[in-house]
Amino acid sequence: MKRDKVRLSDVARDAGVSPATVSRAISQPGLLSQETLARVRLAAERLGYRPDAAARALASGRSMTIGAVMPTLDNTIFAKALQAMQATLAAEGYQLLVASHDYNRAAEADAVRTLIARGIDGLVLVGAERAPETLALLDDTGLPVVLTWCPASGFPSVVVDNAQAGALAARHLLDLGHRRIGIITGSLTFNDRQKARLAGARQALVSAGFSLPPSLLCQQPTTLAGGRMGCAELLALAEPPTAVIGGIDLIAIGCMVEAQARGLSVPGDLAVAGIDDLDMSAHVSPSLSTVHVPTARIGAEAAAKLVSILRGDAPELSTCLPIELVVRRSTGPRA
Amino acid sequence: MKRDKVRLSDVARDAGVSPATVSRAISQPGLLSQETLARVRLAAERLGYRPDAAARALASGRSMTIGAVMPTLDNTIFAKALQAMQATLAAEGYQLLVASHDYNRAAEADAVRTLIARGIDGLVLVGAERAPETLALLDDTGLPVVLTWCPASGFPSVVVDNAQAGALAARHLLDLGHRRIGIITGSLTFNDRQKARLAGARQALVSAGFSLPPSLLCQQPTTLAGGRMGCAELLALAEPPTAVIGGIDLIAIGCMVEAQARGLSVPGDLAVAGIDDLDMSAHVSPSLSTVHVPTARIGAEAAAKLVSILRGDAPELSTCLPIELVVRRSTGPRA
DNA sequence: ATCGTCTTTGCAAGCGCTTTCATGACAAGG
DNA sequence: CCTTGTCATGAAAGCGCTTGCAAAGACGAT
Repeated sequence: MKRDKVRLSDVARDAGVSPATVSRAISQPGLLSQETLARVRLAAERLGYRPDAAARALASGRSMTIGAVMPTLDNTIFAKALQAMQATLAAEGYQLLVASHDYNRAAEADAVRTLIARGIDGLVLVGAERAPETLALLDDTGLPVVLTWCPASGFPSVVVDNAQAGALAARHLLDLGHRRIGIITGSLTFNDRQKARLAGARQALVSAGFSLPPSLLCQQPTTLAGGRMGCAELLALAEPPTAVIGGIDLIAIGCMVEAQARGLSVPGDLAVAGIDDLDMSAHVSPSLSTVHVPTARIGAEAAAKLVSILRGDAPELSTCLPIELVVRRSTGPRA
Repeated sequence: MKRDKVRLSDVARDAGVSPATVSRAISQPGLLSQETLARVRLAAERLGYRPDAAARALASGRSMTIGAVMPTLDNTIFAKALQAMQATLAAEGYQLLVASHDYNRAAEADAVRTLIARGIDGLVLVGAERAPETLALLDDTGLPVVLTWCPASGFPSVVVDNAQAGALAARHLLDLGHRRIGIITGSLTFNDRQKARLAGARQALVSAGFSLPPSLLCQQPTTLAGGRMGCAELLALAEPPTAVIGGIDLIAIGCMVEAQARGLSVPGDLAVAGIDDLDMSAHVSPSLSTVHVPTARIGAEAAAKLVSILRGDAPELSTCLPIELVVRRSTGPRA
């Protein structure tokens, strides 16, 4: 029952106006008289007219499509950010084209190239680290870009202070009297968020007159399993930590699971803190103390900033969203 | 440093050939002589030529873009399926345009409309349930569609037998001697996967000569918190179940968390089984018995099927992927 | 030498829409 | 009554690429 394609000119003929007028009815209805507008709309409706995006893009030079390249979709924080972006963009008539690179610089470069070839009007990227090739490509095309999570000079960005997040978690544990604090960081490969969090936590320890001995730091995949392995590693030490910071909540939760599976009590025998504040973090047992990161808001504001740039406004270059320590039950004073 | 746009004709001039030849060099290199091809490629390379997707789409009638409308991105099973689709499509030169509807029929209809307007060549949808409006639109445009997770007559699909999944979980618990089996299903709203799983589980109980009293069935959000609430509800019964099936793993895990938080042992006091087999399910404590669903494969095969339809092949209409009970530590014999 | 068959390349007509510029109508200002 | 300006609309030139068709060689076979 596939009707023949209805074109702009068909609508024009049916409404008794020129194609130009129909085009205006769609994109700049304000320019037309009420009467004409109504007539055109009626005709379009009746014929079931659906504009051809490719033709519009070609003729206008704008595709009304925004690209987003995330490290992975399989992480609720990026999924949430994406949903928020989507919603914000949709309200402005933009579509979101999503790609992911699985923490691989070259894959990111590839994704960016592909998206650009697809004809996007703007791009959202995560983090500041970038292959030089990607930078060159962006520079070359002059494509509007907004960075998220971590700022980089020269790019508009919507970020949080990841170092501060690490510091908040560390100080919280220090305040509770912990002195041997272990850190399970997510893989640092092409992940400046984890790097910054680690650096912030370490700095907080140093500032307080302590340190982070290499044995108390371990690097694991950013998964629950990673958290368990990291925990096992730390607990196997001659002098295990009394508290652990997970580079992301999922790791922290894995750490709790492992500790509990070994018969330790959390926070009694081991205090555990995370960073991110996933939905599930409030619902694990014990509930996870963590640093809240406004994930969805990052997405929404990044999208908004991009749209505003595309509109020709000059929004402030970098927006830094507030983060906040959320104390729950997984942390307590040193035994 | 934004160079002027390089067009096909610029490359043609530089290489001393006609635009048609350059076009062929890109899309049908086999038609050209080695020598010409090399010359064109060199010129394209030197000038930094990047084809304009909109123009290609307009001229060729194909956008090389596939749409996918998922219930949500914030669920690892859909994220995985999407990643797999992406990978498969990328290998064939297609891009993936993603949208989500948050379990809302109207939002799905909207997403489909938007994607179609954007000019996709094919569409992947989840589940069989659909607003009539969406069906009409698909019929009207004649767009190739592949369904996932649940089949519907008239559409190619890549699915699993969700009823069987529910039945496998139920039979497993029956085999262990459980008789009072509770079910925490995810919301059934616009979610035929959950409906089928529930129906399958119920059917298995009935076939075995038992039943599912209304009090032992509860419906909760498909989150960890939902699992906890459902568990609390079931445990508050005068005669609580000795085993529980979670409609998805996340619910089952939440159920375990709640049971353990109340001092019950799993599986000693309460056996818990899920359906999906998330990565994390093997790593919670105790590890979750569940029904493995090949999520990524669903995505990959759906993409492959769509591509094959677009190529003009006629692949078999419906592919049903095997599922399998995975027995771990969260289930055991009735106390 | 002639003809047919490939292979390789060019010509030119669009694909469906946007947008600049021009036009005509009409109201207000001098 | 003529000028000037404003508003609504139309004419037409593309946007950058693909592709059906045709032409031009190259090469064997006759």
